[in-house]
Amino acid sequence: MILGTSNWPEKLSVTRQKVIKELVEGQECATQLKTLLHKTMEHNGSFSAEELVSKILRSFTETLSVLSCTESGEVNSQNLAVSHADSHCDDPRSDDSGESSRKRPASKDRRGCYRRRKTAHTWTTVSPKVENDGHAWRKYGQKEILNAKHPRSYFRCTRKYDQGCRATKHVQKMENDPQMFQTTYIGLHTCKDIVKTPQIVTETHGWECFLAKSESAIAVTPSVKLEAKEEALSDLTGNLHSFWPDLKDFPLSGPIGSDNGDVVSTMYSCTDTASLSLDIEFDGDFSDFI
DNA sequence: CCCATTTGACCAAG
DNA sequence: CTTGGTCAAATGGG
Repeated sequence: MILGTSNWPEKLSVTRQKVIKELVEGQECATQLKTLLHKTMEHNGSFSAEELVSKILRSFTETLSVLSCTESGEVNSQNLAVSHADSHCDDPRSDDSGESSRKRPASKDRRGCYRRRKTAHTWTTVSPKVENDGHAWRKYGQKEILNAKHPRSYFRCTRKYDQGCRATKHVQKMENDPQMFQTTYIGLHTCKDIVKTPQIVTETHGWECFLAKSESAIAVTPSVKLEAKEEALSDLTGNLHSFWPDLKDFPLSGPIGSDNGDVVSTMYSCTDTASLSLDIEFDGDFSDFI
């Protein structure tokens, strides 16, 4: 799995780090177990085992969240700096001195133009179809992955440029079960633009939103105070803190038997690395101030 | 004409 | 070096 567990805030005590590490490991194992159970379940139709694992997973998730919150929550920094780098490189070298490279125009030199995101908040779902989570996604790439039979597709939020939403996801068909797709979400939606799909809020849908929001509650980290060149996040952050405590009431082990045949259950593995501070890139930008 | 996808090159990180 | 992630020109569909 792609559950990055590095880069915890250094303020976490060693003990806490160890606890979290163990929890994350257990969470990963439970997630995999649930995936296994899900497959056998399709044949014999018993749900209790999977529900049990769902509860285990929820326990892991909530415990991790509590641990993370009690540490970083005390600081309560409101400024989630959004440092999306869609301010494209201002083309500092405007040397249009002919001699374009064969492949691309010379003016489109992308060196230093984009910055790979460090470990952001990610969570993974495994679902029978590419689910509609209410956000508009736009594909921006596809890549063959080593030791994977199927390519991986990369999506970003459609609101990346008009609202600076940095949420991305990638989707990959699972090789042992082509009906299933593993979707990894990276980052939060900061856009307010939810595609209005007046469908019934399925548990799957709701839980996903929940994870997205609750993780942003954890995401608040002690402010590495660099000047955010973009405006900070709006009211979103504040509201979510009040959203978080309700998690325990959420019915995760949802609707598994509710519908005919086509099970809509979705596995979630929330890997909250609580390392949003790493999202704030400042290397290179300081060159302007030295 | 506009917008989304495709696709190969480019880039960062290990 | 290899590999996964991103960019953007080309392409295609409305």
